Amino acid sequence: MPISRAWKLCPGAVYLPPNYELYTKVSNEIMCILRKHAGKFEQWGIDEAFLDVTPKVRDYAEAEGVAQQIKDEIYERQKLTCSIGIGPNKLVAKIASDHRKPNGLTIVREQEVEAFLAPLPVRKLLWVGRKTEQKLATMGIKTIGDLAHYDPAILAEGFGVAGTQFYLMSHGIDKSEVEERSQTKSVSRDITFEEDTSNFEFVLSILDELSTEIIKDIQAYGYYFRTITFKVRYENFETHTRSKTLPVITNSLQDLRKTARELMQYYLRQGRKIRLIGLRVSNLASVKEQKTLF
DNA sequence: TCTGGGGTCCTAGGACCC
DNA sequence: TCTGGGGTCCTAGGACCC
Repeated sequence: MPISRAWKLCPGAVYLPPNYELYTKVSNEIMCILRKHAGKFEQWGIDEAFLDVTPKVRDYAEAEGVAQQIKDEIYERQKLTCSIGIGPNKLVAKIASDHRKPNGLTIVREQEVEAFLAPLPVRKLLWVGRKTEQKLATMGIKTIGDLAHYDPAILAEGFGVAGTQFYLMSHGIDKSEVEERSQTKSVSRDITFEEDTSNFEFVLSILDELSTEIIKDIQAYGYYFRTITFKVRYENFETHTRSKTLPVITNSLQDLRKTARELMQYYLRQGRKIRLIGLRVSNLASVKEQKTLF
């Protein structure tokens, strides 16, 4: 629920600001616990992860034991509960983990997969978001079972490579590996103004702040960047981006500010009210790589 | 109900090179 | 002046994840 709506419904509630530093710290501590129990480990956002426990257990019963151990350890150390799903692949495990919340533990064995998936809405599948759900609905496909009985050729026609993927997923097939996320690909900051604004002096000062924050992160990680992307969202939610790739890598605040201002310049003429601006740097290189790139 | 902020990946078109 | 085919990089937009 957007905070604006909550405020209208319940003005007397206590509203606390988020504390991402704390969340990140706790997240890191929990990820360390998880990592110990995995063969291969893949963090998925701030509060989820995939663990390949194949090398550690002989069967599903032993996997359940590991899951229980993990839950106990997280509760002991952080006083937090979590939900775990166990399955033959990432797709099934993820859907299983969402199945019972909070504090759930769901096991889906190979032979149970299709029956488990069939009645669920397609939206539960990984990579099926709002848009895809709508498009599938126009084709009469609502549940994963519907999808499993559909002609894969027509799915491939309508959705390209993803269509084939959807069909395979509907049968519980997912060959993707649990893999360590290698390097960060981009660093960004977005800000939505409290009120839509066309005061460009103000927007410019915020842009400079975003630049400063990004550079702080970039330098802390020891990264360099080449590409800078500016994003604007107008009051009607129309969103545009403009990017520029520099000829050489950099980590300097001046470079970022200057380029960000140039990119924003393009949107200033139009005199429209702005709801959000964002800034992103990508095409990252770390300190070690940097020497070879020069 | 008008919708926050940090990310990743994919696609399509165009520039440029050989 | 018009024209091939293969490849890479850049840009803009969109869908998806948490």
